[in-house]
Amino acid sequence: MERKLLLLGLLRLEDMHGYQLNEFIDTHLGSSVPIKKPTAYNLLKRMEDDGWIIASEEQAGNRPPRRVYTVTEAGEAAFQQMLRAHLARYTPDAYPSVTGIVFLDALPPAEAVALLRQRRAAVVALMDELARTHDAHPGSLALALEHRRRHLVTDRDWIDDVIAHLDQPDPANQPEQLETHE
Amino acid sequence: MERKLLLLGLLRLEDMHGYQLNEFIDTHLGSSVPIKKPTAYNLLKRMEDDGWIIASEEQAGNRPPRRVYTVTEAGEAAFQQMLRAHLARYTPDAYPSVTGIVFLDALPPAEAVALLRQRRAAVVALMDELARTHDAHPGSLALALEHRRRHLVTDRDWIDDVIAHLDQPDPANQPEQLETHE
DNA sequence: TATAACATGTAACAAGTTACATGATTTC
DNA sequence: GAAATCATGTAACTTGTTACATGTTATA
Repeated sequence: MERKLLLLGLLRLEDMHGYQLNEFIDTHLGSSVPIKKPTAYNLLKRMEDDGWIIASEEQAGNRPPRRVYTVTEAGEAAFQQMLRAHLARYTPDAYPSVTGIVFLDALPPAEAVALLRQRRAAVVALMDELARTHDAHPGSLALALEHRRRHLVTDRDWIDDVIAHLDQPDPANQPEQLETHE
Repeated sequence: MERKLLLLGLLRLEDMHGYQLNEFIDTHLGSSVPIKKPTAYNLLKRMEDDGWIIASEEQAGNRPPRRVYTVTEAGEAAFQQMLRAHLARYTPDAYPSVTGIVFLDALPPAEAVALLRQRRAAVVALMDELARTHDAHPGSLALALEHRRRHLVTDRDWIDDVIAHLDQPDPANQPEQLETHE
């Protein structure tokens, strides 16, 4: 359960309320680790029920009071355990974006190339966004961003290779022959 | 909806029944595009309701009859439309495995390295599995497998870099300084 | 004074998974 | 004769999202 780990870990670094957490994730992690607001609020409530965190309410004016969360000892233990479990195993990382590729040969090459160029633009846009976000980051956050960057590069290069391949008008070149060049 | 696209696309290549489809995906796609059996059966039923595919029942002995599906014209149209939409845009590809990395500095370096080595072994195991699967593939399936292979390589190399970094006993080297070497 | 930002949530829905159910046929 | 494979499904559960609800305070 990555999102619990993330929220717990961030709260461990600094006590925060829900809104603040959402802000932090939006600005520092951007699209890398997506958590929607209601999800975060919901997880916080459930972790509070589990005794992993406790809230202290802070009233500011007449707004809804901020629920500032602090990690408890039980929460710290849970964090340590989840972190280890999470680091050691490798969840195969689903690539939803790859499905369409399987049927690339169902399209005329010219159109396939045009679509892939659109996709490439989207990848590059994400890379740019990442580059812009790349300032000071707490903890090992920069490691995660670098990880993401490398995968974006991998995707971009791969798209380029596929496009290059499709652009060759020689029909003897099956798409299967794309070079592996490790 | 990647799974619908996948099932439709496979049925377009060859009429199949649910069990057969599940087999095919298991053997040819392995862990790359995970669809569980009940999910596949469920999607097939719903696509039948939508008129994208039609089933013809084949009785063999006294077993439950095989429901062999064929793509209809409406299904073909849906496939073409979904394929284009899918190829053109780039879904950010969530990396659940990266969350733990953010808090890598919460662990003693030696333990972090040990855990990362376990993770590395899991990545390499997947690469081996992929290499074994790498025989004849219909359509552009090989492209998808190559895509996956490259991402596994990226992950393996990245883990190696992080390990190398943690192994340096010099405390002046913050994890943030991991080289980008593009 | 209207809009954005602050701050929390609820309720309905969507997508998939796990575990369970059922029974026939083939293989060891 | 036991175990694996064939073949289909249902039901409960988990996880997360979208859309909605509510009201306050700062900013343009």
